[in-house]
Amino acid sequence: MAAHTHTRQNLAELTARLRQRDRRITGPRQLILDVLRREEHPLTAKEIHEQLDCDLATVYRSLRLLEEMAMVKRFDFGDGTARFELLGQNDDGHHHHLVCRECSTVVEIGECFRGNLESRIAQEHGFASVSHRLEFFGICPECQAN
Amino acid sequence: MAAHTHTRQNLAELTARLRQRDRRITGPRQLILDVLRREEHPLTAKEIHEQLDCDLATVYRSLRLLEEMAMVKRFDFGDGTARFELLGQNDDGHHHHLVCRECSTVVEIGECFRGNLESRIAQEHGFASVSHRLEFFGICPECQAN
DNA sequence: TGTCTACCTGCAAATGATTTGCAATAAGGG
DNA sequence: CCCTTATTGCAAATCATTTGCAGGTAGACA
Ligand SMILES: [Mn+2]
Ligand SMILES: [Mn+2]
Ligand SMILES: [Zn+2]
Ligand SMILES: [Zn+2]
Repeated sequence: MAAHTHTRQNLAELTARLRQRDRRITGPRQLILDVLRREEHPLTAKEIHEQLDCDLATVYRSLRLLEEMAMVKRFDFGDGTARFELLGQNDDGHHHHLVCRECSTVVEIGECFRGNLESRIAQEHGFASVSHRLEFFGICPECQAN
Repeated sequence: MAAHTHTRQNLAELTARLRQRDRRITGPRQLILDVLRREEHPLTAKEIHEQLDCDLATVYRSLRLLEEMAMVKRFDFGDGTARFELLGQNDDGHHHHLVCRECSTVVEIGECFRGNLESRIAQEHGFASVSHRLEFFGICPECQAN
């Protein structure tokens, strides 16, 4: 699927979801999705902002909105800075990362033990709608060499 | 084991570890350990500070030092505020939590699938010393009722 | 196309957690 | 008890993120 197809898809979805909430299709919102579409790893608001030409506050506001609309997913690597990834349609984006403690290289980890563990924990403690947040940290091959 | 025994143990360990680094045994440092010893769930720097009578900056500096000396462990519930738990000797404190998304009730989760998953991830991606951070979120029984 | 209005944006100031510079103070070895 | 060096209190600085406000714009409708 070509890039422009992705773009069209993003735009169509964005349009649809924004309409449902009486929100508007603005330049910044489209551009943020475009920036995220090009990346394979999560980006910080600042990194996104550097590739755009609008106010940082707008980036934060847009990301929050896009997150509420389930078009981007927020990740937390524990360094006090949120990171965002684009979500495909019908994808809740749940997955994990392996982050190098030295150079911050990110590896995407697809697999997840999810279902069973979550439901077991829910049952054992009487909690409902249990979710989890899991990230791995280590030293990447390159940093081991140096 | 009575409370004063715990206290004595903490103090002995604190003394030993501080000496090795040419650091001093001060009131705030002892008191922070005392506060943490009374709690079963992690506390924020602010919560600790409220139970003491020293500057907040001192609490932050002390917690950082105690963390470096492996006497307390830092946890991240993803709300932008670090939390700390006391570590026993020869305990790396690795465990997880189940946090209510509504009232923030914390349940300690002892079990961990650790070893196998971490080493498998390490091997598959060539990373070394892989660790992980995992927290669960859900709605506690009480909040489900309300 | 022009109008209208709710939604958006830029900008600057506010927040909240955590850190840091600095001068005053205290720990503890000798 | 003294001296050196670590530690503390206080205020100011950082950093990521949010918010108030006044001017700008998307888009429904005439
Ligand atoms: Mn990812
Ligand atoms: Mn715990
Ligand atoms: Zn690396
Ligand atoms: Zn609850």
